[in-house]
Amino acid sequence: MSEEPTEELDDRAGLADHPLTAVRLEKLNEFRSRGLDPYPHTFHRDASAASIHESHPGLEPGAETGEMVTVAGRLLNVRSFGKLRFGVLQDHSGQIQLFVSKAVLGDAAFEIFDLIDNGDWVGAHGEVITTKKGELSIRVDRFDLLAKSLRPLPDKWHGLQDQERRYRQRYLDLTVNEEARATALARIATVRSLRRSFEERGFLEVETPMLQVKPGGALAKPFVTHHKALDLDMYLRIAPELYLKRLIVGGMDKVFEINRNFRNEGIDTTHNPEFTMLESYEAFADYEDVMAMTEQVVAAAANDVTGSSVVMYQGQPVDFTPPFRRLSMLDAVNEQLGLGLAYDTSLDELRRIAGDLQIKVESSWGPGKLIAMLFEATVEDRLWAPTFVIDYPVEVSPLSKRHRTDPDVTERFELIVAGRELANAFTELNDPAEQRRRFELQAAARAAGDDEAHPIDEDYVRALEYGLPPTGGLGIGVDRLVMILTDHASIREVVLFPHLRPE
RNA sequence: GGGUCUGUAGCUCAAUCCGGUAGAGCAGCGGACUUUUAAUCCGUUGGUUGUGGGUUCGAUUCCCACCGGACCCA
Repeated sequence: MSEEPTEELDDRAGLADHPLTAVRLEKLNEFRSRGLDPYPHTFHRDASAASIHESHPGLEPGAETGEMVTVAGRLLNVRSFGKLRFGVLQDHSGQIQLFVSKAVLGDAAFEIFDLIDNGDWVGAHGEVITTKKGELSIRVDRFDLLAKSLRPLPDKWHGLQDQERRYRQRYLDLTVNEEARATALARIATVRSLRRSFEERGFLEVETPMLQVKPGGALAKPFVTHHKALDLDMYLRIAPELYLKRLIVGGMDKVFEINRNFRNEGIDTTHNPEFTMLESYEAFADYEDVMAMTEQVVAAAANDVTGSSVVMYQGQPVDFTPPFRRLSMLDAVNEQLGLGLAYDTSLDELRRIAGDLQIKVESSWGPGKLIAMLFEATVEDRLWAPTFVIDYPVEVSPLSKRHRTDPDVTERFELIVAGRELANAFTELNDPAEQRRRFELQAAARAAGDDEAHPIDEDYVRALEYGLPPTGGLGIGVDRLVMILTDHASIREVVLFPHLRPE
């Protein structure tokens, strides 16, 4: 790519037509007319706002440290006093005041400084001092415009309030809203904590296909795309599960992956079409082992991100201190409804109870699906403290191993926190014959119109035929964990670029 | 898919209930000022009230449709 210097701005955006942007364009042109480059290629700094604050604590007013620093960031909130200027330089680490004096800079440079607007990117060099009022500052003796902001930033005091713009133009949100920066950093800290927990336990981080021919590993509608050279419909993955278990077949004892899943479903406060999942698989472990690990990993994340294992969420405490409560799905439903249901309760009875609860029952549902729906409708959103709901019906768990003593259920748990599913895990089904039967049941449901039913994956069954050792698997919804750790009710607050309708 | 709310200056918000051609603060622009911290003071510019229709002498306001957004329900 070659790029000619743009002497005349190509103003298709109409910047010259609005007074607030026109004046910035004029200053840009004034810069150029003085032979200065408003968009230089590079700038070398040797300090950050935070590093300067850290290395100069508690200085007296009027102090001169003799230390020279070079910093770079956005210039905000310039205050003008005759032959003095104060401004705030904001970089990734925080803010440091710039003290700009005509006496230090000289007339010519001081005049050029006034061509810089709030929001411009600036590099500055000078001595670390404190002002008469004691504010740690850089007494600027040299500065460079690093990039012009041709558009004015949102209000310096109120920030950017409009939610739609906060999501569509996250760069503005991050620039002016401290809260947005804190949330972004908390998300990064969460992922770092999770990654460290798994690495400490000897798990290997792997990458598996995002483009899949069989969208398996979960019950959900996929996004469809097309591979031209192969003339083949492909799907963005709804889960990495089946590939990760293939790696266990291949002898990689402990693996995990943190990355995006895609589900072609509605968008609301807890669902983004692409979301981040952590999945892990451990050979020779069962769901009890996974439960014990899960509560440790989640509690560690809470501590790493918030400094406490008790987190305030939407005004109520959530205590992540292990061990978490364990509760079977059937007991949970019976406890809530005051009934004595079982997996051999008649379909008529279960349908009647579900109907009474305004659940739209489908004729294909067996007792397991009905009880799972009763659970979702009556119990799930009431579980606030971290709770392992265990022993899910076989019918809704096509990839889970049957319970060792109760043939109606599988060795599966979901971790429910604040009424939402935070994790899903099971002792993996590793009997290829049973896996094939489960897939065939799913295929029947699919043929009956259930487009979220699991497709048959022949190669996955073939892999099981080579032998999947006993394995415990886990999926953690990273976005939802971040929501709880940052006290946000909407997933859009914890995803940097959430999906909205295009402008 | 259904319901409720919402869109006004670059930003944050008034005026809308009860129709009479939109105000403020900040930002911007001009001026004063060598120690500010949302600086202060004086002056000043800035609006197709989301879009399109309808009712009306007159619509930001009432009605309809559409385009976005928020929340609740399914």
